[in-house]
Amino acid sequence: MFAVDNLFLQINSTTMKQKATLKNLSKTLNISISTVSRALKNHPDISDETKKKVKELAALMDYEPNTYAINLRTNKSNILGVIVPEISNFFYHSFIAAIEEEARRLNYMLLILQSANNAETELENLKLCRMNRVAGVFVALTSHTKEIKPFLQLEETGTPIIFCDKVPDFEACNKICSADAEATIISANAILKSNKRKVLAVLGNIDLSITKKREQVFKETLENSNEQINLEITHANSSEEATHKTLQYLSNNMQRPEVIFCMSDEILTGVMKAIYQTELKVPKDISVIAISNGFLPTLFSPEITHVVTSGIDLGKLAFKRMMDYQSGKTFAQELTIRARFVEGGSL
Amino acid sequence: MFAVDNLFLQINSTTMKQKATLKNLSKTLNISISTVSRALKNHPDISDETKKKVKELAALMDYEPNTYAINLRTNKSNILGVIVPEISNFFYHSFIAAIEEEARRLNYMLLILQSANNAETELENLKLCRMNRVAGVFVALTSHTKEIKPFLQLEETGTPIIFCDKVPDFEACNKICSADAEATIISANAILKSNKRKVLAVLGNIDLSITKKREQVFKETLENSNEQINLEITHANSSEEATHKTLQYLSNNMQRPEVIFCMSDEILTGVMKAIYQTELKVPKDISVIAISNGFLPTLFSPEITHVVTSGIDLGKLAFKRMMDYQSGKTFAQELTIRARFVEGGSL
DNA sequence: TTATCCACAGCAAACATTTGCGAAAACAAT
DNA sequence: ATTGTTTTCGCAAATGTTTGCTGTGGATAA
Repeated sequence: MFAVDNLFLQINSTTMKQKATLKNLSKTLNISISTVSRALKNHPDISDETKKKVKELAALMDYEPNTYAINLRTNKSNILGVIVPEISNFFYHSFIAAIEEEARRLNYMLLILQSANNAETELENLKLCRMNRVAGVFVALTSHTKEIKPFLQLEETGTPIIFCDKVPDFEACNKICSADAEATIISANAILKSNKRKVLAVLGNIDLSITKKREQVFKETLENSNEQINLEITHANSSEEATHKTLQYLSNNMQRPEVIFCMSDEILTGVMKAIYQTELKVPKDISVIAISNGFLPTLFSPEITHVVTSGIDLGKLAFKRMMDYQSGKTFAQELTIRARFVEGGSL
Repeated sequence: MFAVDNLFLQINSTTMKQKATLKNLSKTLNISISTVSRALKNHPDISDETKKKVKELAALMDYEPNTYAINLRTNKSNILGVIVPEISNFFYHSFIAAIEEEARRLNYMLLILQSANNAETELENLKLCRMNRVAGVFVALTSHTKEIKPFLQLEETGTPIIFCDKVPDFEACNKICSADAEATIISANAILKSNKRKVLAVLGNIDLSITKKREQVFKETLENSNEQINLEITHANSSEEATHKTLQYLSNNMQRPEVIFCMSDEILTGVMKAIYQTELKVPKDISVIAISNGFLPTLFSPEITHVVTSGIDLGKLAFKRMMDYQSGKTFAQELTIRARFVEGGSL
């Protein structure tokens, strides 16, 4: 055992330059590697005296465990994969932010990958996750993904897969979705309650299952009411297209809708541009309601009445499910986050 | 050497269950591990015949190299750290998306960490990067970061650090910034050219260096003109505060500004809400110009005239700098991305 | 024949860590 | 003195890869 100054001297002369590894620590202390390892993690086998010595030197030498060695040895990691169609998106960036926050609290890290809405890239991303032996992966599928076997295959080898937002249709797997149907029903009911009878629904890409689902539920809810509703439906693949399509409906004064339902934030931006261009006033001349992530509708004035399906809530729930999975609850489960009605002034 | 069917038989019986590692490949082929390793990477020492055999089996067994082992052995990784104050932010989410795109092309992966605008968390994030032996880190500092030594220390050990957007003031380090001064000058000049003389500048947190810089340059540019400008300046720490402050200026008809300069997207949203609430018309009653990431101003009608400092461009440039660094150009360098004027209808 | 060279492949160390097992010392109980 | 127990620590194998060095045949040249 060294006196402190001796220890310091020794370190300065021989050790300071070396990388701080267990081996080097053990060498300077004349102690075995395993003892150092155990001391550092407070293993009961090790005496307090030894622990103190080891920890002091470790601090002095800025020892930081080598993640790669640990992961190699233990064959797991604290890295979670996140595969999304794109980061820079109303919904996903808050989804990712939420997961990151939770992850940090529990000492996980995130490998974030965008698929550029491309099934092939998505598969590559999955491969990267596999190669990095991630502890689990969150995935929001692209709209073109047909084949989810590779995902399920990875799950079979013990890596939890949590499908989020855009999830496969039939398979028995873990899914976290926003309450699509609920959000749509709330929107439709709000319209019914407002007594507007000429309704325009602007929906997204017609090939997406989410579009189909919302369209169907929206239609049904209106039809099942006792009201005589005049419903027009149109589809747009982009914000610009939404503007264009909406303009067509607004330009004809005879059939101008009284209220517009926007399926998503992207659609909403397009629709609002169209409304601005026609100089119609919301809600005097025309009403608007949207399903949204919550932020965008607050930018307008009056704020747009909307139904929130929050990316943040989804991220949090997904992470919770992941942790449950990690602690053994591996059975397939489908969870949804509730939709919330937010009164703006636009209806 | 096996005939194909023999090979397949053997694999089915003994190998299929095993993990696909070099060792297992070598065992089933009765070949040394090193030969397998070299064959897989087309080392000239290995005969074509052997290579073929190895590659076929590797494909059959879904061999995927173990990243941890590789990283441990080579003591480096293809993971880049990205530390930002927050992901869910007008600027940073596109910044991150841009880096991710570039990274993917060059086979890097991203470890994304938010500091929650908290210097301590930022330090933890840096530590995580260190522990994971990242190949480099992009960092946008929090507004509270005083101490950048830890960053520079990491750089000394060979890990490139690229400061982005929010960068340290004086140190000799690699910085990628948007052309703040230029963007501000362009804005100021646009105002001068518009012949509006009563100007309100709504700026962000007064403690941020970016705020100080923009304020100073904005003032100077207006003062250095020959015009008689009536400039009011106010500061807001949030979108809500911007609304509040702006309303104060708008409510008094006597001193109501003719044009409002918004320093950022966040400020812009606040200002626009104030304008909506007062029912003033843009640009008839009041003009608006902003410095922005480019997306938000297009949501209004008329679109807001703005000067773009693009997160995407910044991300791309930062990544390029990182690659240059990796290939030897380690000297400190400060790069800026140009600002671009975008005509809306709001001025 | 002998020396030289080449193509091909294996040996073994190294990377940093974890962990089951065993062992030595100290101490207590019989 | 013998046996048993506890405390404390070290040995060595194992994780999957890379890579410098070595070795073996065979071909070519002297």
